Amino acid sequence: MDDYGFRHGRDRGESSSIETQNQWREIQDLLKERLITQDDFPWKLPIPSSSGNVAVEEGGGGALLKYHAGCGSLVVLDVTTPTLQVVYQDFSLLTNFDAPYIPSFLAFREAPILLQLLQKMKNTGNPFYPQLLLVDGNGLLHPRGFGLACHLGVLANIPAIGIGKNLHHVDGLTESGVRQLLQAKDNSGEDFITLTGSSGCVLGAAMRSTKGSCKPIYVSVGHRVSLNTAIKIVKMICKYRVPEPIRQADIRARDHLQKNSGGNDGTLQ
DNA sequence: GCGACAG
DNA sequence: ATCTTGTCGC
Repeated sequence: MDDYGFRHGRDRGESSSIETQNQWREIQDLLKERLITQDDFPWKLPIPSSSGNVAVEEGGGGALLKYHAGCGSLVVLDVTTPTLQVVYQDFSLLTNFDAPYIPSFLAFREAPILLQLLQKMKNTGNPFYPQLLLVDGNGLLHPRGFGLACHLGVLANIPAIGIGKNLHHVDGLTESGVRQLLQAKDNSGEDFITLTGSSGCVLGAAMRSTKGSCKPIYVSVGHRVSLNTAIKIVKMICKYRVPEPIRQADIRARDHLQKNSGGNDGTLQ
């Protein structure tokens, strides 16, 4: 269990001090030095144009999330199967010790529990240990360019893609701006637009993952996967608006939480 | 000062 | 993110 050299800033009612946030910022900057934003993985992408064969070698994809201040979930899908079969799932019910959610510091609430779920697979030599993470949260699309997807990717050393279901207003990006750009590209064949901040940095892409959906999802680089590759992969695993690994992790976390609502220390007095 | 702020 | 009933549509 890896410490980050800080204590969760929750002693009393005071949730997070300026001190804590400064420490968190330092950690993000430090970990960012290990970030890789280009393709760097051993497996091969399918080539949709030349062959109808859609497979990632030995395929495994993962998704992670936390839900309702109570349940972290890790679900692995086999992307070599057309139906994207779930081949592994695990959950972790949280006690009351978790850090609060503070915008741009999501990783400090969610990463520890998710890394623990991954570590458990690794320790037991599980054959379904994921080759790629789809993370419920942004990667580079983040005020300091180091969101949850980067955080998890670097610390677990697994290629990672960040998925946001809502826009994090960063570097001048606005939803109305995104809408306009998407509409402008509406008939040009592509279903995504690249998001460039006011600073000129490419932060990610807004993408209509389903034909009918007008509300986009936000794809950004997590670790060891370029934005172009990330977009291709996400397109392959969207049965609905939310990419299937994340959707399954969400659904199954709800289910697990509901079935375990009575067995713990939820003592009502 | 005000609003905005992934999950 | 969560709390919530119905409702409209494929």
